[in-house]
Amino acid sequence: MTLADALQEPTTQEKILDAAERLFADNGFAGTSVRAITAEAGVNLASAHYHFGSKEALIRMVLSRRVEPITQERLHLLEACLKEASAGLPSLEAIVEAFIGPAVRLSLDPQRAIFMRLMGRVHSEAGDFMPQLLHELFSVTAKRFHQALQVALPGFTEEELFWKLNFMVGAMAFTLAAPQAIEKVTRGHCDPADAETVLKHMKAFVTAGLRAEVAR
Amino acid sequence: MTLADALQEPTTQEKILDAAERLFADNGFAGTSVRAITAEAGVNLASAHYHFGSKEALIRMVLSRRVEPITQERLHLLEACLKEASAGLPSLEAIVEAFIGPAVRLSLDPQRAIFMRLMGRVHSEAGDFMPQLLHELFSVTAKRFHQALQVALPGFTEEELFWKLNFMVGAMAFTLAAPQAIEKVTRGHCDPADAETVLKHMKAFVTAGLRAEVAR
DNA sequence: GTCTATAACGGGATAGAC
DNA sequence: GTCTATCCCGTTATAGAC
Repeated sequence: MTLADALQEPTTQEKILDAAERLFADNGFAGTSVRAITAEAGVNLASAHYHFGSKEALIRMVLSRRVEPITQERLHLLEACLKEASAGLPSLEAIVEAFIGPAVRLSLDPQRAIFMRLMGRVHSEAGDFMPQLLHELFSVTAKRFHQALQVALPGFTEEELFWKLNFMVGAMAFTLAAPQAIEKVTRGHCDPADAETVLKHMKAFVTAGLRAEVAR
Repeated sequence: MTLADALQEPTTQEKILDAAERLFADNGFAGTSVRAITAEAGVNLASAHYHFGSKEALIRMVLSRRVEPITQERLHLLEACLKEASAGLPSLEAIVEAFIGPAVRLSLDPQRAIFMRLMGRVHSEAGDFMPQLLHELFSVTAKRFHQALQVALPGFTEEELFWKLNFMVGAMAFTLAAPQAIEKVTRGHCDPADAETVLKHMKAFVTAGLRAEVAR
């Protein structure tokens, strides 16, 4: 991208994607109409169909645009901490950081904070009308981190590690999905916009849960 | 309810509530139309509006019908384990069991298993068009369990315990919301319909997370 | 209480002029 | 690429016969 590009008005596609991201995060996928998106973006209704073809294709674009960089960052961090510990066991803290950090830290950029909410929603809602989309977006990530946990936590069965991974994702997704609810319920005791504090508490909880012995 | 009642055809209201529960669990609230509900229930479209007045009122009924018994059971179990430990500290395991058990165990009854999925969805989706409904349904439960954690886990601040409670709810809600995704991702390694096994893993993870020290 | 019929509206998608 | 206009369908909700 040239400097001139960076200073230009966003393209129609970008305006639509940004507006869709905001509205999907606020109202869900089924709860957001293409008309509302184009109105929010200040563009014509027909342009959304011209550029994306259908609402479903638009949803896929909105998600993959942001998920793919997160996936790359997660896998890169994971590989780094596995390589660093080539001799002994990799640090569980580093694995957790590699998974949770890239997603939660997006909230530092207020523009990207919108997508943080959407990330949580994806995990809980996208299964509705696109069961396979979730799989496409996250199956590689899930597989790699499951393998990493097998290395870092020897002595647990595959099943045990699947459950642990699942609970980690749940704790993260729920927190990302409804920051306003957290602020309300805790009456201001917790600030979900403070990414480093969120990470501190989440990592403490999750690493302990991952290490927990399971009755057999 | 008399024996005769139990053997009778369900009433129109019950048929609508049961169908709505199934479809809401599968497709979400915004993704489910009243027409689809009445078709599934085998009743007339207008009867839903006659009996419930509006879609929103129907949603409230579907949720409160099942959440209230769960809330009662949770609070009853919580009170029991606080009373039992009136001398020393209450058992953290018992508090976790009181929170998670009533929700997860519903899956033993296959009819109620539908609602288990809906429970997960409530936590992640109901905030959309009814921000206050979540509060009405769960604020008392959240408050009581937060208080119980303050007793059982002295040494943690209010904020720390709010985060821990939040992660516990997230791990549970995510697991309840998408059992079919769990089965798919783990390629059969995990069976989300086996409530006791789910509980075993979830309790191990959550109790360890609750006890985890947090950096300050 | 239950039905048919329909109002009133918003949804996704598209044709066709520019 | 962008607009207007429109098709066609599904939506919530209600009116009114039975």
